[in-house]
Amino acid sequence: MTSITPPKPMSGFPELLPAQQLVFNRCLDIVRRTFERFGFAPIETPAVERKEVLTAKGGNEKEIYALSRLAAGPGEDAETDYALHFDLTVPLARYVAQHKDKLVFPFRRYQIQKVWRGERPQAGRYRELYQCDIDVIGRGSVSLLADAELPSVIYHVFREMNIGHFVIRVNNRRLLQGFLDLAGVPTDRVGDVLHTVDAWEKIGRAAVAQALINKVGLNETLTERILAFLSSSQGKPTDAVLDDLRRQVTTSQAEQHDFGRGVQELQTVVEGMRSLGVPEDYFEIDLSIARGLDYYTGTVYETRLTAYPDLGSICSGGRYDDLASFFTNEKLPGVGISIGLSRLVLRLLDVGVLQPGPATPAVVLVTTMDQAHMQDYFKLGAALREGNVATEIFLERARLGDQLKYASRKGFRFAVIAGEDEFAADQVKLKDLATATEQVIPRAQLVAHVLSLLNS
RNA sequence: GUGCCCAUAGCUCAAUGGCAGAGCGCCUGACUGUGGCUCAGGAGGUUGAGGGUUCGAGACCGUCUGGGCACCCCA
Repeated sequence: MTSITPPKPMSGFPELLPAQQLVFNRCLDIVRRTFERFGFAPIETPAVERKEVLTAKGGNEKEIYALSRLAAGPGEDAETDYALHFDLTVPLARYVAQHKDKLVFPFRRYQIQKVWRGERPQAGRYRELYQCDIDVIGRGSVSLLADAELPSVIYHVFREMNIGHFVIRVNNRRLLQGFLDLAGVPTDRVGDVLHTVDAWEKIGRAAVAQALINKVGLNETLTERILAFLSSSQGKPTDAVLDDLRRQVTTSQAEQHDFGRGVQELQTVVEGMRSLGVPEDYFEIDLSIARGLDYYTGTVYETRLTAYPDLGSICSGGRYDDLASFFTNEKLPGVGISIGLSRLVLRLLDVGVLQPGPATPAVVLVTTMDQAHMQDYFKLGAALREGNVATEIFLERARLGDQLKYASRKGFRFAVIAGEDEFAADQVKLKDLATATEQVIPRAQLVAHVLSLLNS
């Protein structure tokens, strides 16, 4: 007697039924096609890296799954040096540092892979998830125009995915740092301020003020000035925000200061996004976007679905001065952005914005009601597949009624029906399962007929 | 890792401390050349696990495991 192990779901490790998986894969296809349309080249790195690589850039060790064998022989160690990657940026840094003499720069790569995070799951938080990254990496420098191009890629991805209205929010960390410096925040406090401010959306203005005064140690006047500045972009048209910023630059005579440079950068990015076709109502400047990660140095992005703000940022990224300082002395600046596809698609399936369709990629089921004609059914199926029509041939012995039931449950669009009578007349029946209408067509014209129906 | 809540059929949930149930889903038949609808029947449970209290526990108590939410962090 073998005892069975009851299957049970593993929290944080999502899996889908075929109908949902087909939707998910379609989204993956859109991402991949769009990335390639913008000239990004694919790479794939191993699911694991050496532990020292993953922890190099301050990866949170508590959230990293390590690899070990279940058992070790005498004198062996079950532990390995490897751990699962928790994002794609660290592997990219290692990859670029390792292959920099064979890569052509600026290096434009995309990478769509699963990553693993050893955290306690909650709504929209997974332990195994897909990330879709694009980055442009330079040797020494990368044009600021790349900062404008990335959000335009994202815009096209989400538009084609048909997930409703979204807003790509743009800001610039150099601008923020410059402002804080001019406002009198001590240099060693700037990071703390940005980190605190990043929680704005979550904890609200009052709580941010509280934290700035009590935890960071700023006085009330300064805190008020900072909060007023950060919220000054709220609800304002992009050009009005830029006008305001420019005015502050000239009055503070800060052209050469980080603040002035940041404003200039932000303006260049906004102009680039417009020229690349991102409509005005799909992006905005939000001065309160700071991003928690400290390696961002310039442009930063976050993206939200208008109808589902609680989903959080579904796509974010920014510019960094030096991607791979831990792995090479060569300076490799870049800009990158990442889509959290699992969070996005799974949630949209849940709320019905994305609707599961058929549970099969095939559109035609060739039914097989007469076993004596099995070879004919195979030939019909083969012809359809030859015509690039995804086709399944029913292989089991079953009543026609059961075969049609199978077809409608799986969501085929058409069923081919043929028996003694049809074959004798060199014909087949094509049944549209949604409308329950049947057409008798000459056997030789089946493929052309199906194709014309699919294209109409 | 910390705190709060939860655990009954595949799913959603009932059952004063006293016979474990419903809806949906699934399977079979009505139906050997026509699916969805309908009707009839059926399968499916060690009530998460193992202890304790009790004449008696799905329910009460503590332990473990798993899950949800919040913190942390982030997609």
